Amino acid sequence: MDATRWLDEREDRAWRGYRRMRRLLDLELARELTQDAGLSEPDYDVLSDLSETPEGRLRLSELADRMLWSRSRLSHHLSRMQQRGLVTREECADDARGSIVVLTPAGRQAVESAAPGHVAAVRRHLIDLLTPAEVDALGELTHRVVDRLADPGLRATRPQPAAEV
Amino acid sequence: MDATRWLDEREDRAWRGYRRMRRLLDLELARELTQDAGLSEPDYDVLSDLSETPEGRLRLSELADRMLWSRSRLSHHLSRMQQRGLVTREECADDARGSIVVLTPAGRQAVESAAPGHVAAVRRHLIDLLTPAEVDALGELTHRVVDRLADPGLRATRPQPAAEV
DNA sequence: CTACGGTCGATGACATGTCAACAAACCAAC
DNA sequence: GTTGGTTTGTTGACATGTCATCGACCGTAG
Repeated sequence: MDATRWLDEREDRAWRGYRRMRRLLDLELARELTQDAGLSEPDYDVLSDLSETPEGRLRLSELADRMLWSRSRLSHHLSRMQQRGLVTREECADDARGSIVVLTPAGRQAVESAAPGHVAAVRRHLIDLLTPAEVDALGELTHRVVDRLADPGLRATRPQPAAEV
Repeated sequence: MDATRWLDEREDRAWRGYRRMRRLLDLELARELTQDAGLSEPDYDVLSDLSETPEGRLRLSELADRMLWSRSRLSHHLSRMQQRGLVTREECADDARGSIVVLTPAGRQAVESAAPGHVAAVRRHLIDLLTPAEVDALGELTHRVVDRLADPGLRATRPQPAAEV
């Protein structure tokens, strides 16, 4: 019974624009990051999140949650980064299962020298192309969408197959 | 000389929000697509672009350009989709190097039955959460960014290592 | 204490994406 | 028409991401 509500012209423009921007921005930022700093975007994200903590150390699961990565993916990626000397793993004192990811001096060096260029690229290709009002709107709108997606309770009305108490 | 212009609070909010939305939206859309239609996002994109042409056929390179994929990636992906009977390859009449990607009946069937659910998901998780003004703003802003990135000429002032010519 | 269900992180098998190299075919200049 | 440089699509090697599974460990209920 449901005649699909397709996207009208404006909605379509927004959706296509979003996807295209997503792709192009990614390619360009990754390209510059590799060229200028020898890091991939995932590398940078790991290092960046780590460096935001005072000690440069985070529980693996905590880091995974922040990054919205699976523990498995993070574990694999850390192994590679460990090979390159960017991070180390230490045992967790209060939970013997746990593992703590630690930024090495080389790792900190790597983010710190990559960061200015990366921020500049983000500005050049995105932020500085927007009006202040657009920046605010983008912040507002993305957070609204994120809050919905992050909270399974709010995840809203999708035709349910069946009710369960 | 260049004290890095870090992102201020609002800019940071927008940038983080964007990346978080990007990730969560992707996960959720991919999840629903797989569950409801047995297709990955890349699968859907290929089929969708093909189905937008009258004949459901496109030159491989043309398709790759539209999708912003490398020919290599597309070629690999098509081989897998071909295995599953979603597309076929045909020889190109006017260019013997060329290869034409053709939507099979099963392929068309797959997109057509996946599309309504997918559009609904896009609405539920993004479009319908925005005001009409926000939809317009998003369309406007993304296209501005895309135009810059797509046109190497406009790609603007990055500190050049040296002048040529 | 110990038994049990859950969490943590690592791992291997596999799916997917990237990159460089290649053969074939095109095309423009001679 | 032949040469030389370019474009096209495929391929294999490799990097990365996903998924299921596992052993180790945690916490709690009995």
